[in-house]
Amino acid sequence: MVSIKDIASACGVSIATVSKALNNHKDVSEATKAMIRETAKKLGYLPNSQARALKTNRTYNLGVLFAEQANSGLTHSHFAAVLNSFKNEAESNGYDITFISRQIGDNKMTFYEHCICRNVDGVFVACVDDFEDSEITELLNSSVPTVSIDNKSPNCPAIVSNNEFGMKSLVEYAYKMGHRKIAYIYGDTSAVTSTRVKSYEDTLNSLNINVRSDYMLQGRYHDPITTEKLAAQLVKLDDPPTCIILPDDFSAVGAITAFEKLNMSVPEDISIMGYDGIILSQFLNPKLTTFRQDTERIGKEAAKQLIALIRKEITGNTVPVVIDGNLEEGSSVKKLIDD
Amino acid sequence: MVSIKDIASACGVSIATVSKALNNHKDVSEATKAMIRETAKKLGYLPNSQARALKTNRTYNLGVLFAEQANSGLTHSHFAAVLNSFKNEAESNGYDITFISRQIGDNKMTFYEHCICRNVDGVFVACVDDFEDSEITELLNSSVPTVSIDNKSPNCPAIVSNNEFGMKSLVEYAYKMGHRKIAYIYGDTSAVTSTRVKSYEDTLNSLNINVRSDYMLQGRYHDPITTEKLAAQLVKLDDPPTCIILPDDFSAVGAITAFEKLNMSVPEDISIMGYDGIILSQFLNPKLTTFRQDTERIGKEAAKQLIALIRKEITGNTVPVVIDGNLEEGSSVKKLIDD
DNA sequence: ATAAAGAGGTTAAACGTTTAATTGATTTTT
DNA sequence: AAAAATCAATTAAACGTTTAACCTCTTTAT
Repeated sequence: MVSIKDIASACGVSIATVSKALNNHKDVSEATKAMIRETAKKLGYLPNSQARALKTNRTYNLGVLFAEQANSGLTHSHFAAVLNSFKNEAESNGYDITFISRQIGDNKMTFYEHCICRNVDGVFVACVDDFEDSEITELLNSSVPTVSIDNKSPNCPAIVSNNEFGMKSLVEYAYKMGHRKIAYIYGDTSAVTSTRVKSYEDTLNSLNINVRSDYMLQGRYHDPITTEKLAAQLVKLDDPPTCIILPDDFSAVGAITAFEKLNMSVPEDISIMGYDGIILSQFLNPKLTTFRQDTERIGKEAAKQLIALIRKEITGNTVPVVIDGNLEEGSSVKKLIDD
Repeated sequence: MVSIKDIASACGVSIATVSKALNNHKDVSEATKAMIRETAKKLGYLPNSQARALKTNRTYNLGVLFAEQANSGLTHSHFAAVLNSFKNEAESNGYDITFISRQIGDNKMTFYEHCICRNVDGVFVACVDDFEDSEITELLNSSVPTVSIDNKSPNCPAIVSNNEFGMKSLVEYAYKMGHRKIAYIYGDTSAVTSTRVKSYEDTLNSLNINVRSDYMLQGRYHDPITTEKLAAQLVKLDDPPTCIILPDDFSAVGAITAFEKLNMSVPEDISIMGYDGIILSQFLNPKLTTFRQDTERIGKEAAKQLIALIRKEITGNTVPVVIDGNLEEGSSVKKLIDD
């Protein structure tokens, strides 16, 4: 490969001059700059990002962390959409994206160590099962600039989808449609889940509906199988709910399966609602009523915050950026009253 | 950050010894190795991948190219699944994955230049609109180890989904169900498309059915809107087809929309088939009959081939690795005859 | 006329590694 | 006992950049 050295000898100047010319420093004459740039182009020069990074400690590379058991993060519609938006914003700012794993070559390491090794300028914690995991906290508490979504941690800007509003919207919609027995199968233990659960309870209270513990079941995100079991369990109660809120849209598939097996139809016999607003939700039968998260803005905002943090335009102690979403009305909720 | 130098002084040896010890060379005594490894751990040493790459010309980093107009590659279920599988295989071999863009910092560049700049060990051309694009050919013809899917190029191993078999399976299935008027809305011009078109024609011929040009319309992949128009056009023919093969599953959504607007129902009034076998296809109403591509194997095989190419265990002039798929029977094709 | 400032360079060190060449001590071979 | 081989370490150069410090020559200010 042609290096700065080749340009220097071709032009009869020192390598320092070449470097400065290519980086457009002021202490090189315009004439020299022009000549250097021209021969650089002619020789097909391309800067070596490793060498540059070694000196400058800037890689223009952002780490992305998808840490979930199943190793299938990219196939989750919701996270894929967030990542796609993040990627677009990052790239148009000159940053590349590298996935953070637990290994480089033959060296096994933690996520944090991986970031240090690769010298990423910052990292986007995009999708993790468990924010309490020691490898995740090691990273979040480190000096590596980090943003996460749906989790606030000291010194890390956070992008949070408005889960309080989302759940409120769903519950109120069900109420408006005449439902009073509204159950909720919630997902894995996490900040998101507690926010949604709290909002579910608060909203019910504000509507003067008793919160019933038999209507609240812990399930799992993105897991139709688990959801199927729990949904079946709910409708078999002596006093079953008329509407069930599911952990997410993909899990809703499980609920539908459960009801099919029980010969119940949605929304005639039972109403359901999802969460996320992934593409799939619009094509379920019936079309799923769900709360659509604005993945486009979540990803974009995450990139913006991370880049600002790297540039030290902001500190990590900002208040979380809240991204609203909207209720997507389908036909999976039956109208029980006339107005 | 703690470097090899710090370990050297802590241990009272030269940096060369440290380097050799950590890389497990034979000319360092076991005792010294043990001591060095221990203090390395104690000091929290982490190798600097840039510095190492600068010397060794190995980055353990693979580029991934998603080059499509819409910049939405990650949200295509099919490609997301392939990438996810590629990523898992690559990572378990110690390779990181970085997306190839057209920019690093403020420097704009071509995809090829990006690869050189970043010094990726190889690149996976995962999703491109147009293999004839000059930036793509520049990359494919370069010395950068490259594998692509669904496109054979000299010196690059290729992973190809068995499109011939896939289309044959679909057409023969329709035939078996009694259809004789089988139309095909095919996707953007590409090797994949021509293979499928040829197989469509060959299979019809082998079944003694005339290939009709009015039953063959060029559409676009992953584009329900375009498909919607073309599907409507087909059923309005004087002698309309009874079954339509669509470019892919996602586009099938467009066809369904078109027929709804025309008050036609699938499969009663018109039969349809998709291609890909994405998750969505199973939840369309009715469940879509489609040819499922084995994304898991495609991605994994791509990673294996690329790594083998990098290690020079194979050359780029191998015959394409063909990955079979299977017909996924739904209920979107009406049975026209009794057997 | 002389000092100060500025313009346009060069030199050399540094970033953190790897590795070829070398050295000195110990062991083996003959 | 000398020569050869082996072992375990060191020295120094190199990878391709950036950048602080320095130098020389003009230009400007006094």
